[in-house]
Amino acid sequence: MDTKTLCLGVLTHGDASGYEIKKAFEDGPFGHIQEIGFGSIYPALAQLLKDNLVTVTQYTQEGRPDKKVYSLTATGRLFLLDALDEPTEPDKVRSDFLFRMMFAHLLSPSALEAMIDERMAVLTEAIAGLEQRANSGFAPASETFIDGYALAIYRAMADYIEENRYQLVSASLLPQRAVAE
Amino acid sequence: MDTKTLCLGVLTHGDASGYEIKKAFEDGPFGHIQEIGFGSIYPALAQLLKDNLVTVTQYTQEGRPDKKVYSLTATGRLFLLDALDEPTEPDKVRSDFLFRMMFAHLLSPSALEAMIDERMAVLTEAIAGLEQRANSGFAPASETFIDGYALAIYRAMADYIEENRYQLVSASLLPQRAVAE
DNA sequence: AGGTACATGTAAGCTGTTACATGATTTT
DNA sequence: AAAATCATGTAACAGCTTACATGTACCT
Repeated sequence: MDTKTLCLGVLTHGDASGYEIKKAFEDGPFGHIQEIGFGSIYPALAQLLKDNLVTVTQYTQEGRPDKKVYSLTATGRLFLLDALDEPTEPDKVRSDFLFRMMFAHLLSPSALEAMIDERMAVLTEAIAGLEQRANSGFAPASETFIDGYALAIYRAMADYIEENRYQLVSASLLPQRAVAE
Repeated sequence: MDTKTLCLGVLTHGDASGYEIKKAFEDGPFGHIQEIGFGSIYPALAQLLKDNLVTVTQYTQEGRPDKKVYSLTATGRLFLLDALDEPTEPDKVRSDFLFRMMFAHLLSPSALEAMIDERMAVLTEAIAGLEQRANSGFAPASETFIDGYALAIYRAMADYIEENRYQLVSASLLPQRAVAE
């Protein structure tokens, strides 16, 4: 999924500015799909406009820069539908955390513990946020589904780490073996 | 983690060629960390060699191109240790599948079912592979930990999808609402 | 007084992906 | 006979990230 398609997707949920699209990829259920920055969004939106897949309305604001609100066109909606019809690419993950865990035996126990604690804190916070959102108000089925999916994964991660961290920590207690090999 | 550090990491597990490093990111526990291709590995290895972080030994083979086997240098090992000491970046995910689920209401029920079935098949296969590996032979603690982590996540995904897919399918049965809005 | 939120955009640089180039051996 | 495995590398291209550029308003 390139940035253009991602923007089109957010716009099916209602008109939005570039700034608001960015927020959608931080807070809401789009946040679990992938990250994007302004440096990708603004050029993508300009391209979509040129291709007539979106239209724009500019709002003048007091004490703030103008706001450009984009709307899907009929062509844009069809373009998205076509993109959705293409074969689904496998999920891609990039885990700096797992990479570090791969080298538990090269790390000091305290450094390792700190990394794991930090990860647990992040997970616990994410879980709390999702639980709160689940219990507050109604959302479309797709959003509920995706939040629930993310919650299930975060819980599985946290539970697994909590139950198995001792394995890594005991491996880290014997760093001389790794060096000797 | 850039490709250079990733390669250095694999080399702590033993000397390897570019081809073998690629395999490590396909099959073994490195496969859960991230993907890399030859187009990234070979230039990275050349750079590491220039920086004296690895050394190379060339083996002539019959009926095959020469094999270049790389080894970590002491400097290379220190470089990796320093990289491991830097702040851990948050995991990055890119899920084409979740993006599609976000638009369940724009999809036909049959297309949606097909996507979910395909995803379940991938997950089931991955789970079977990991279960088999878990029951065969001994591996270092870090590898067992990471395979177990991946297994826990895949199971959580599969269970969640199986239990909640009806939510999405019923949303997809009413596509006229989405169009009307 | 400083940080965060609002708001858009450009340009350079870095990274990574894809395609190309080559070729023997083994498995299906 | 075709496909996969082994094996390395380059070049072009596409994409994304980071830094730069600008400025108000609100909250602490």
